[in-house]
Amino acid sequence: METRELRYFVTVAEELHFGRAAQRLGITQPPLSRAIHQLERRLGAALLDRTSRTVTLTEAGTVLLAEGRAVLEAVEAAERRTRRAALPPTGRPGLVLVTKASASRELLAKLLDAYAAEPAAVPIDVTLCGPAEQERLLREGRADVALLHRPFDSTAGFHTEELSTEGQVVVLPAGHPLTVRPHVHMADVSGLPGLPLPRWPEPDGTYPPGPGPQVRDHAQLLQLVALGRACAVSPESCRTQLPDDLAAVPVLDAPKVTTVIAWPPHSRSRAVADLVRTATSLR
Amino acid sequence: METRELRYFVTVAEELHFGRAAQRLGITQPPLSRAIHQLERRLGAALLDRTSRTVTLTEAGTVLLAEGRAVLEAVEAAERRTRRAALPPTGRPGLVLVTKASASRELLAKLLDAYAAEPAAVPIDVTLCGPAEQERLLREGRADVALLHRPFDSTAGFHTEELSTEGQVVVLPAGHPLTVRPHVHMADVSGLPGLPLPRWPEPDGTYPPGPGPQVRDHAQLLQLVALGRACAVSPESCRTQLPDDLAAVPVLDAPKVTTVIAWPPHSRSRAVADLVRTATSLR
DNA sequence: CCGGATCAATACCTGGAAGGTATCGTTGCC
DNA sequence: GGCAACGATACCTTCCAGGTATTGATCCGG
Repeated sequence: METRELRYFVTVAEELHFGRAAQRLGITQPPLSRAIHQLERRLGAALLDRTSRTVTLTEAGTVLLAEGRAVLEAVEAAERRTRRAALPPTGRPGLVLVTKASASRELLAKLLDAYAAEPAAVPIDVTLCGPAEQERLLREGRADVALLHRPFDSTAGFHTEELSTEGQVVVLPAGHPLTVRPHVHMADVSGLPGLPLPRWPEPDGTYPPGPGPQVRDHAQLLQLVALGRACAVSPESCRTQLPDDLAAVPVLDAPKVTTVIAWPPHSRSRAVADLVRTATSLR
Repeated sequence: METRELRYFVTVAEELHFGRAAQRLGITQPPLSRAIHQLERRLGAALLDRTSRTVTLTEAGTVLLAEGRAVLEAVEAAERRTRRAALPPTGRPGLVLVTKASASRELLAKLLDAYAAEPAAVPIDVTLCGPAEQERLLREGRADVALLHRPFDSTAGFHTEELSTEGQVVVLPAGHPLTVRPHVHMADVSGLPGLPLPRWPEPDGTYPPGPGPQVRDHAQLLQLVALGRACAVSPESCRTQLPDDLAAVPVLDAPKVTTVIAWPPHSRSRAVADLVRTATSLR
């Protein structure tokens, strides 16, 4: 299977219309029909059910659509990573690390310091972004390593090493009645009047329905908490970054949060390997 | 990048010799040279350093070798999964599940029973194989789901859900002095005279150096323990399958073993999704 | 029920690229 | 210094990707 055939098939499968697919691909319809036929013949499998009016995916076509998208993504990532590896060493970031703005600064600082002391250390670019972004950057080959937080972030498809585990706290406006308690439970915070838990975007960018404000990043969230419009359940390491007008109380039965260092499989370069080793030896 | 170009490059990178690579590819050397040049031109990156005597990989070439292999594997898996999805439903296994022969029969039986009760259940083929095999089958698209054991098996690159966690026991010949103890520690069993811990093969099929017999599967291992040539540290669920001539003693400080259900990303079919849901609801 | 519109398939042609053969230029080595 | 090994280059041929024109089937409005 050539990537060209896969691109053709994925496009047709997405459009379910040969004419539009051909237009998107910048070719005409007849060669596209032929290419799909040839692909079906070679696979020995019907991928599309076509009448002269409608096109639908067969079971096999559904499988190939998912697989094909993954392959095409992998090809693009391969190109990008290869190109980046070829840039002249001067000016090229040795490694790109992505993490959330809300991640523990302490852990990150310790990691960067320890790695910088390595004999073969290369410069590290740190990119801060939201959770959905991280995964995408890593998958697309624009970043080399990420610090992710289980169970919130999906680590599917990556190699990971656990770095640390911590409990969670609920972040409240200073002076809130709950802040005098030494600790609380999820039941205490899930239905606070006037202080709903916020909604985070799904991987596809949409928000789940429900009450609670929509937030994109941690700064927005803290702002909302300070304004008394929401409360937040966050890893306890965020306490060191809280302004005076916010308070945090441990939530005993909140799921533990594990910070992991993640990197794409198959691309464990010397630098990534060194960084991962440094990270795990910090533990 | 076309998969043909990737196949060419990966072959040359493996052989580090255009002539041999061309032979392996079933073409002649000149088109191969040209194809690699064209790939380099399009990527804007030198992949190989060639003198008229030697060929070596550049940094970018090393990256593309790793990435390219992954892409080619993904393409092959995509073909296989598509072909399997196209087989006539009769006779085709709905799902192929791989697990180790040593895995808990209880858990597996419960899972299969519970899934069979689902309204949309499809027949399940169970394949038993060694740990290294499992990963390969799943990655190559010959299997749909696997029961893996962390931290022994690598779950990198797969989606997983945790099913159960258990401690480990040391398996000894019946009558061994340690068998009278209610529990032991790793230190007690790591240096038992005449009963070394066995060596398992690495993913590449080689064995790490050291004392202890080489084993490929659990049956071999139990045989060796029964013969008094080794002892084994195994998940405690194996106790239900022990013959009379073997005894097991809990090892308090052995790492906990987590059984996870794993499946390849991007191919979460209806049947796999159902099975995973069934598995997690058993918990 | 008919004619037009829509859309995939087919027929046929052309240019370019993939692959082959022959040869050259460089380099290591006896 | 001459030979052998090996990648690059030159040149040719074949085949296939892609284009244009057309057919054939289906839906729809009148």
